[in-house]
Amino acid sequence: MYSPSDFPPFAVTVDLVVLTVRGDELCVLVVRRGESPFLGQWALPGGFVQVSESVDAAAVRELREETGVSGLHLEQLGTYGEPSRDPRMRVVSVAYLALAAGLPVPVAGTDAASAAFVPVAEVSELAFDHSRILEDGVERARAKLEYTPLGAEFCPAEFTVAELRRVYEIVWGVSLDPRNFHRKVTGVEGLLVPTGETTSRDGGRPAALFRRGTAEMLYPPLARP
Amino acid sequence: MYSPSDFPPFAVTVDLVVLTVRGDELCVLVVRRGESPFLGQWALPGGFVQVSESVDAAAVRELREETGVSGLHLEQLGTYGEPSRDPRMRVVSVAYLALAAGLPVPVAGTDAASAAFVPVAEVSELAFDHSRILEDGVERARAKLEYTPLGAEFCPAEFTVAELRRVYEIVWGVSLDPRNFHRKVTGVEGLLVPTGETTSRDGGRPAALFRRGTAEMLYPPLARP
DNA sequence: ACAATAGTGTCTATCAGACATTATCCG
DNA sequence: CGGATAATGTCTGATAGACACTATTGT
Repeated sequence: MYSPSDFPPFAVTVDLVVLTVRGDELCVLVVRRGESPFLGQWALPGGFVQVSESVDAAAVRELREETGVSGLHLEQLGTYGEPSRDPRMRVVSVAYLALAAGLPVPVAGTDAASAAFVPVAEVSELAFDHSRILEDGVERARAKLEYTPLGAEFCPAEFTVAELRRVYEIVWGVSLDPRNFHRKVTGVEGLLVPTGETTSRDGGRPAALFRRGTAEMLYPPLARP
Repeated sequence: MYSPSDFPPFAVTVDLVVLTVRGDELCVLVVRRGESPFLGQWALPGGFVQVSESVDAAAVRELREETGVSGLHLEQLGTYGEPSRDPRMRVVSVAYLALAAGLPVPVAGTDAASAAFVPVAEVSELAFDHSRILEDGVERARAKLEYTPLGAEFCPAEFTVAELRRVYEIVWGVSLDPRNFHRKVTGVEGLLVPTGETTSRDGGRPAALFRRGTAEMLYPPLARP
């Protein structure tokens, strides 16, 4: 144990599933690969973990490098370690899920020829096993909306109940009753903090603005129909 | 990218949180370390991933080597990658959760001086960051009992409703109403398959025996009180 | 005034928890 | 028979979904 010859050499990378709601669609950040393998193909952003940093820290760093944003919600999604997932060498990748609102148009980084937010529904084949990772990320996001306040991560700092409802409808792909949604979401302790302000940016009667509360979990959860 | 000098050398290991219900307690499989570091201290079973096998396959292999059992439920728990987690070198560990019923008394493997099932409540400090991994594993198991049929994994192939209820009570650390539990659990589609047999091993009126059904998810979930 | 959206209220079927009763074994 | 546990039934307060109504803006 622990002598260099005793363990096989691995590379460890992080891959990011950065989701956002743009227009009426759930979108994911993808980059066009500037190097082999899969040159020119779309892939999830990511990169190698450095020796001195933790895997979690590598995810934070890569997210900042790819989006220029920090402070987003970031959680581990899973680890993908099939020997054949990278044709060149043995790479184990730890995938992370990030939820974002109103990100600036992504800038191409050093490793990627270009970057873009693409609707999840229109994403075709990604490089490596990234299609699988994306599937897992989307399913995780859908599940987490039920029992965590993560839906608010897709909203600007101040948002209306209707905007939050749109997020749920888009991510879940269903339509929700505005009245029942309003009742449930305002009934959960610690989810929404009223700012006292209103906005009429959506037309009609002005809607109250809220900020995210401090709740980490939703009791009761918002059931997916 | 992809030349050996470009990426730092990592070792990748798997660690196993093997839970079982013995007597009236939730127990975890731990091994006493036969090598440095943490020589002589309790740790979770695990080992290095081989070059030719997937990370998931390594977990299955280690589980078989440590318990002599295969076919158990096994799921990825998370990946632990702090640079300081192993004092000797950079090790990234992928943790797995396994749930078992009626395992034979564990046999010491090649890497471990001894192995034992220890009540989770009595586990003190484990080697590396294994205490943290164990915490995460127990919490995952508790959460999964709510919406998956995993409770049955702690039971023998044929079991009574009362035995399943004991599992929930022990893992959750609460007491449940036998009547309501019976009503709920028999009402979930695909959870229990009656064998037609009965047993009186618990005394009193004989109880119907059930086998696990094919359901992957519980609708509705069994709420933790 | 009218269109559009926000917010509140009501009704009802269903469900979860509390608890009583009957059933079937063993000694 | 009495003790013990299984299985089913009843009651009640809470909840989720369906839907009606009122409120407040812009044009």
